[in-house]
Amino acid sequence: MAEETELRYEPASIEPKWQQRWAADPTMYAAESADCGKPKYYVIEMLPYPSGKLHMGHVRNYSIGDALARHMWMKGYNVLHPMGWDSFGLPAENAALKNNTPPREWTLSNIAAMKKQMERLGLGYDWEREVTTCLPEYYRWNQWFFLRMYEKGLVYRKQSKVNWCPQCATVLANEQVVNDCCWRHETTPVEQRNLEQWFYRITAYADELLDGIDALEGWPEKVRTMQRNWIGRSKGTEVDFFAYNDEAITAGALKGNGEAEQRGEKIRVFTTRIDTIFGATSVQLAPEHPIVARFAANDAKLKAAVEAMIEQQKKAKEDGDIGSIEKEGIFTGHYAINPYNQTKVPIWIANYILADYGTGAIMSVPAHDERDFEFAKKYDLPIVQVIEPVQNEDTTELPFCSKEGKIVNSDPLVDGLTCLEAQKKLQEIARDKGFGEAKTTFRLKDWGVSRQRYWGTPIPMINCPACGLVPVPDDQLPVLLPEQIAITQQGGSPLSRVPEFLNTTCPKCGAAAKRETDTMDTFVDSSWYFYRYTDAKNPAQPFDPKAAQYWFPIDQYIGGVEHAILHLIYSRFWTRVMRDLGLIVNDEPATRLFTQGMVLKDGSKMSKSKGNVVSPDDMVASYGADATRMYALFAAPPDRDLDWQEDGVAGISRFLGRVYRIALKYAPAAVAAKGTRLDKPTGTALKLLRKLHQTTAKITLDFEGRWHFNTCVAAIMELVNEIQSADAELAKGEVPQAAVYELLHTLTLLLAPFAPYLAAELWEMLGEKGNVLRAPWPASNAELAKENEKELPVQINGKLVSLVRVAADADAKTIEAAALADEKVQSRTAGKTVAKVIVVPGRAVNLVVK
RNA sequence: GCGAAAGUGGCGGAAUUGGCAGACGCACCAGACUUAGGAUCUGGCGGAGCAAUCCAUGGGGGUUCGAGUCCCCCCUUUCGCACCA
Repeated sequence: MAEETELRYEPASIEPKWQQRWAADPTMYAAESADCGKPKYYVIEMLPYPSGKLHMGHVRNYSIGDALARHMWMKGYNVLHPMGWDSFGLPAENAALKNNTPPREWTLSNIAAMKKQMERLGLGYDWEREVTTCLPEYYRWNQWFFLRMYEKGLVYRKQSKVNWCPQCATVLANEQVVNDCCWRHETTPVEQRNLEQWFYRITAYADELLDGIDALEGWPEKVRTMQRNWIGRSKGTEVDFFAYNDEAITAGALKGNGEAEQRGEKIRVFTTRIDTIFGATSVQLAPEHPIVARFAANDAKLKAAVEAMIEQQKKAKEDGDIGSIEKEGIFTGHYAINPYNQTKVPIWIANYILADYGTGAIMSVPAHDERDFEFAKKYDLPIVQVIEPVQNEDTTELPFCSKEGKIVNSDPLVDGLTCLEAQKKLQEIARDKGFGEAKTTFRLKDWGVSRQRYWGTPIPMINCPACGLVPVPDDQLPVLLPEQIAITQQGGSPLSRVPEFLNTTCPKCGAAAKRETDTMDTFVDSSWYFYRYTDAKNPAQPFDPKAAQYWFPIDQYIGGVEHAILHLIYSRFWTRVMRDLGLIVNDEPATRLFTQGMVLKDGSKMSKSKGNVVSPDDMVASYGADATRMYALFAAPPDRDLDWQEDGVAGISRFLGRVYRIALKYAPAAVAAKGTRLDKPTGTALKLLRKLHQTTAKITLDFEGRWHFNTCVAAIMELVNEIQSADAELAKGEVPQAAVYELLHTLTLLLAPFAPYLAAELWEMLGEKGNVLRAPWPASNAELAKENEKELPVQINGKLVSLVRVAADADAKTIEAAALADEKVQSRTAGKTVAKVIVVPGRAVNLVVK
């Protein structure tokens, strides 16, 4: 009885003991200096928002990163593995409203709580480099970057329509609008408002951000595709049509190109298929196109129809089914002149034309565009074919949208040319005559960063009645966020209601002036935090360029795929800005990116409303941190979704208990054999050591690329099962102690990345004083790992019939002979002809029998 | 609609190059030790059949000596994009 109690694996006593010892050693997970002589390895997990509690997604994310970091430490790398807090943002203000707690206090106490959870989980972070984005030591550099970008023309201000979430009472970036609803309030439609906003000119880097994706070979293809789509580069041409009303044309007012320019009202269209312009049979305008309002000014009927269409578009956007609504159009009664041939075409307003893409106007070529074709059919507009498909084209039916063809029926200048040749030619003409130009359009918009919120980085600008907008001088940074302010639900920027903050003097002329009261989007904070880790306490610069140059790029970045566009595009943008400021030399922030799958419960995302949230604290309390972490790695490959099953965690806990008891039983005697070597193991010792070296090889290989930690854990279980099944021999002392020692020693090392607490405990049992993290990762002896005999499957006509035991390196002849000699094979082939024998040495034998 | 990933026992998953389908774990069943068991140990565990055997990786075809794996068609699920001119 007493003995049994003693043998019980109790993480609740083992783990806190080690946690305390580790806390006493701040160098435990500290990165070393650049001249330490080791190769560097920079691995981070995406920093969390300090909501107050870790969720299982965090646990999974950090278990993956921590296992990798630990493995790299053991491999002898100088590892940088830091953690921080993305700690500005709306929830702090909401909490302030709800509980009357100041945002700063609420945030900092959440951070303290979550840090405790991380420490309890045994995650190995270099806390000396902790970055907390809501502290002035950090956000002053957001302001500093803002000013540098302002100087370079990468920050500008414009009156613009912005996405407004009535729930958040603030502006959202395009990236924060999901299905035309707020990304935090998925059922709240986003409204449009006109406000003066600050923008980062990310489009200045649009080409580079897009082209750079090709080089990101260590990033998931999925993320690369999403970024390509998001940037959405489209190369085409803009040309001006000229609007007339019908009377002007019939009255002969139109005499030629020159006159058209004088008289017409310009309608600029964007097209990727300027080669089809002679097939344009109408011009289509978005209902919100500015010229539409002028057409409708004296036409009440048109005005009503347009307003209805705008309403319809808006609703479709909100419902997320813009893209599938029935095409509808309104004829304006006006006509436009094709600038190339002076052809008169009707101007329509159409519900499938978007005001905020391109110029909000298109030329409609029904013969060569699906949508235009559909529209023309419905409204009986002419369809003029101007491209003749090449011979081998599969379908020649209209609409013919491929570029594989020759221009016909157009103009002597382009007839007979290929589409691409014609495009080039027509662009030249437009440029020479001044009615158009080649143009590249992006879906990516400039990054609106103004937020009418309190808990964010104050924008370092001052509005002086005399001097206008004046940047805050560097020596007045940081512009501190006032701490004691009343958070209310009134609209507008909370800072505008804080006179001490609002009122200041102009840095230029000294007159009374007012501060900018908007704060920055929190995505600013996370765009460069990982650079700060390299020199987290620098009071004079965002970071020392030398430190960043040593550590960057990040070798492995790990996080959720939900950040594939927002955070990861902004980070790539910011990296380029910093490069152009001369702070860093890398173009991209991270060489490799890994996106882990979600943690589910009963097949669906954990959420309070579903009541299926599993708390990491409960798991750790019941089964320990090691079991919780190891289960997170064991239950599924890291890139796939994982369904959390508590019974599974219990299983891991039982497994760890088995390991613990084996060590308790056999370590004391084995320690005596420490340092001795077993030269030629035989029997059970050979069998166990062979399995040990196979396991080592498998796990080492997986860390190098595949990352199937679920099978790594399974392999360790197989090894332990094999040790367990040799229990009788071990108990009788039939296995040499040197072999037992090697088994336990290496097993401990293999466990170290996955179960750090138990590994530390076993390490101590084995008489080791130092930290297991500093012990070298075990090498697999290939000679020992190799099987000398193998059981090969014998098939007859592809069906498994028997197994034959042969030497592992047996040649084809030997294997064939063994297979033919096999009893089962003989009885199956009796009286039949063996037509063919296929031998794959080391793999299989197949007899073709007739 | 377009694109990507996935579909394997009761469940999570394994099979890295075309070569023993179901490793490992959970659940379940039986046994041992027990006053007791949410402890531990031993054994069993895809389906059908007493058995020899047969059937089985979403469905249907194909390539191959041999297919979960390669090719074609279809179905389902998840994700991304979606009138972007």
